[in-house]
Amino acid sequence: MGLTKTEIFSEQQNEIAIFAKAFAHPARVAILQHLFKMNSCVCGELVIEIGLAQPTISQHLKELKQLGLIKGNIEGTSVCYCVDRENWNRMKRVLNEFFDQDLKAKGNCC
Amino acid sequence: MGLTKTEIFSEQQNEIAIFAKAFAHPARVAILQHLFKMNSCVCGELVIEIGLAQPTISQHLKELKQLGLIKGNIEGTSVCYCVDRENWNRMKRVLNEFFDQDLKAKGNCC
DNA sequence: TCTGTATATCGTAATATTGCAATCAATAAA
DNA sequence: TTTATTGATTGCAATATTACGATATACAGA
Repeated sequence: MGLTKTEIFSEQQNEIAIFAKAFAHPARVAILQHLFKMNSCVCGELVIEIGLAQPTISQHLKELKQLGLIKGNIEGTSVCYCVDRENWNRMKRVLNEFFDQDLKAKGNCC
Repeated sequence: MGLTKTEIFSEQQNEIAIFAKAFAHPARVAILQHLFKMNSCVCGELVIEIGLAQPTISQHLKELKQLGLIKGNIEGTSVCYCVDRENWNRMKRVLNEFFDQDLKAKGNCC
């Protein structure tokens, strides 16, 4: 197996899982933190900053890009990556709604 | 490979990634939602509700338990699971701090 | 055009995750 | 004590993820 049965879950549940997967690796956490700090960043900087090989960073950037959390603009030979604020906010909204379930729920039994 | 290089990341970055991994599967999202809605739950209910085999649910519960997000109390032959509110709040604090980076960051270049 | 620089893609190896059948362990009921 | 019932554990198969060397691509400058 090793194959998630997405069909049996709601669209909302799958969306939460997909967003969470974006942060489920410390390299992607580090990349996003650096993009926010620097406000934009070329891939080469990230390779030095993070300490993984260039193809590995490129792969993580690709995943974040496919999710829509970052976007890349070509600047000569290099590519300027930055966070897509609109999608970042959408992600925050979706995940915070999930996190704030506890506010609606009653007290616990155990 | 296939092995995450946790050594090269900060403790905070690894913690964010580990928390995020908890929600990075729709079955665990569904389990947590059901635990909040029902306020507590025996494993058997989750098996019926979610539609995965009992060993699979048991495994997901184990992961959530190891992370500290849920706790289980034995009640006769069944086990009553519920969310650990204290750790849930700690998780919220850690992830929200990460999410709210955008508030401190300046505008984007692209 | 040729060369160097920056990033993406390919191919591959290793480990992790997901899922379930079979089985085990513990308890409650008969 | 025997028999269900419930959940945990084991073992295994299949897919996913992580990482990187080698290579391709795209562009700028000489």
